[in-house]
Amino acid sequence: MAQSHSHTHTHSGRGRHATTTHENGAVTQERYQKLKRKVRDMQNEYDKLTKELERSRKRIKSLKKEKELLLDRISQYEDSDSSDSEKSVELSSEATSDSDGSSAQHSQASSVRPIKKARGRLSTKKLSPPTPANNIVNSVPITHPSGKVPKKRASKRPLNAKTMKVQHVEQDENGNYKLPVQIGILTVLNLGTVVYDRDTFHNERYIWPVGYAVKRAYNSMINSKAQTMYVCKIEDGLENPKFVIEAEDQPNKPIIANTATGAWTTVVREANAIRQRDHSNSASGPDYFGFSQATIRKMIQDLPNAHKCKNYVMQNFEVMKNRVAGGRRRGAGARANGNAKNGTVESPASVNVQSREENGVETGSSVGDGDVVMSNSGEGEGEGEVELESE
DNA sequence: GTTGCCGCACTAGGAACAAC
DNA sequence: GTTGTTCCTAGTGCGGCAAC
Repeated sequence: MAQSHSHTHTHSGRGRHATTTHENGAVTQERYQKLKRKVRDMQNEYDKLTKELERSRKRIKSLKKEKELLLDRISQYEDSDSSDSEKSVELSSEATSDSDGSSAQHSQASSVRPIKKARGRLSTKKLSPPTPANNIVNSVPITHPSGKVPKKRASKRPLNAKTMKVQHVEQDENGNYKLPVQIGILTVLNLGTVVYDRDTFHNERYIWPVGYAVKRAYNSMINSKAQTMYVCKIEDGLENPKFVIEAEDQPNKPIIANTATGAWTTVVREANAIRQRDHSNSASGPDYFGFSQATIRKMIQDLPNAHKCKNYVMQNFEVMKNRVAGGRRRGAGARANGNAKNGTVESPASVNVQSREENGVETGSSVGDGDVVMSNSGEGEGEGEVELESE
């Protein structure tokens, strides 16, 4: 049946075939022209939209600047309300003289503190917006020796100005936190003991309790393709705290430094060196040690004698509802490999799991043994090294 | 129920600042 | 100039919500 049909078709259709081909050719040609036109139109539209986007971006930028300037002015006037008349004159004169809308206002007031050597931000990077909180020192515009206007970095935020949200951590009947506990990418193994009678064991921002210990994953210093677990500890160095980092794959080579940053910079430098990466080796010690984590700060602040640390500024914390926070699901190493931005690095699955657990869905039990975090992918004990899926 | 958008929380990396 | 600290930005995923 099919055979006869096809036969008939070929046979009878021969004469027509040429015309059909011809017509088909014309149709194809026509369609091709149509598509070509369409592509051209789309290209034009794309160009138009791109330009529009660019314009909008510029507009947003200028509006942002304008907003910052206005906020700045507002805070200056607010300040002037509470200051003496002399300052008011200073401020108003500044306000009137500041006509270029640049960042010239981000400078230090001689009346508040002596003007230090200008260290203007000269990069092309966006200047940090002045916030009402940091505007206390902004009043007299100064010009950078190079002729450029120095971009003044926002002064430190008041430590207790903001209530920080923290995740709920289970406590026992005595009010002690149940450890180990997963906080972010860190596992808190021990909170240690507050040393309140020595000033070097705390500052206004952080308390460094002796015995404090956390565990986290980071790039190995000896295996360029692996991550390993690092235990960060604080030990009593008598005069000052000693920050100790022990890599699980180098248990006999602890890194000891007088600061958290110093210790972590060593790790980052070595981890980068073995990967032959020459980008910055800077590391934020407090971040890596977990001191910038609000939950950990709260836990330390809740330790006995923490309130006796005279330089430490007590901070306000608020326990979050059981919201499963988002956040980066990638381990430190993924980012540190520099590929996170282009998405070529798969996060270690374990880190994802850890984060899910950490995020309030189930904190207490799942992290009960402290190893659970990095031991996903079915390797209960051997979580020391986490192979990256791609490098 | 699915999809898409938006806001939030969080992180690593790096820039800027401060102290020496 | 170096080292350490703090802050900012970009990137990411999830929950909430509305629209379909």
